[in-house]
Amino acid sequence: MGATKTENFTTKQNAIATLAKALGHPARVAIMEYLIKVNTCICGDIVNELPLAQPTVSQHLKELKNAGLIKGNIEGNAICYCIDENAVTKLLNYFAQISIKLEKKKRNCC
Amino acid sequence: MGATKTENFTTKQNAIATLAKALGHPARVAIMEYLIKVNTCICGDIVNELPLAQPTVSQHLKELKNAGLIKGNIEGNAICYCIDENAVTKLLNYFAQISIKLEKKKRNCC
DNA sequence: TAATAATATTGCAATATTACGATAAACAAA
DNA sequence: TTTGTTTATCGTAATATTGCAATATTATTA
Repeated sequence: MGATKTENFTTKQNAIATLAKALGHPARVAIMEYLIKVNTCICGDIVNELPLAQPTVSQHLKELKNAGLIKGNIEGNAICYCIDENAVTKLLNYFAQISIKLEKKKRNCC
Repeated sequence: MGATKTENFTTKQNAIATLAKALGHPARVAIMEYLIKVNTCICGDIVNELPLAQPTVSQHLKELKNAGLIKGNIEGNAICYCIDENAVTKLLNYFAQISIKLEKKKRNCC
């Protein structure tokens, strides 16, 4: 035990969970927000922007990349990271869909 | 080490991370989707809808509730769970805001 | 009251995450 | 080539999560 039983859920459910999980840490939320703020990929100073050691930041970046939330390209001895708008769109659409469904129905409880 | 350094991030960043983390597991995504589908709070059969044992489901429900994504009321010997629309709205707004910011700026990289 | 039904809690094993020091790798510049 | 800069990886300790059997709790019903 201890491992998530991904095989018992739908691909879509797993996809949303993966994206959400990646954002399930304040450091990774902060990284996303910083990438939006600077609006460029030459982000060689992410480490200085976060209250974490360099290896930890590197690890968080890796997780964001694995989840598909950011894209990274090697650029000289610096790395060029930026947000993958596609992933943000997926999340936006998902919650919009939920919102619509919730609003459509008169909820008669709680 | 091993514990998230929440104190070094903003309240808002932690709030988003908490909500996202709660959805960072396919079982909890499935629970949310089931609650939307049935559109009622008399949800005494959630356990039967999931490929997990009863204690595990109960634990996931607890986490969703702690994160504020669902509300629960005791109703006889059953529990009445339903989605907290407020939380969904928070997430929707957050990603909408990001989307707007990304679109506003012509991205010149990646 | 006793039996039944539904959900919660406890306890524990397996696994995953978080964080960072040490070190490696890759490149630019001296 | 050596030095400095930047990011990645390794190794490891601390902590958290996942999952479930066993058990407890709570309320309904017989």
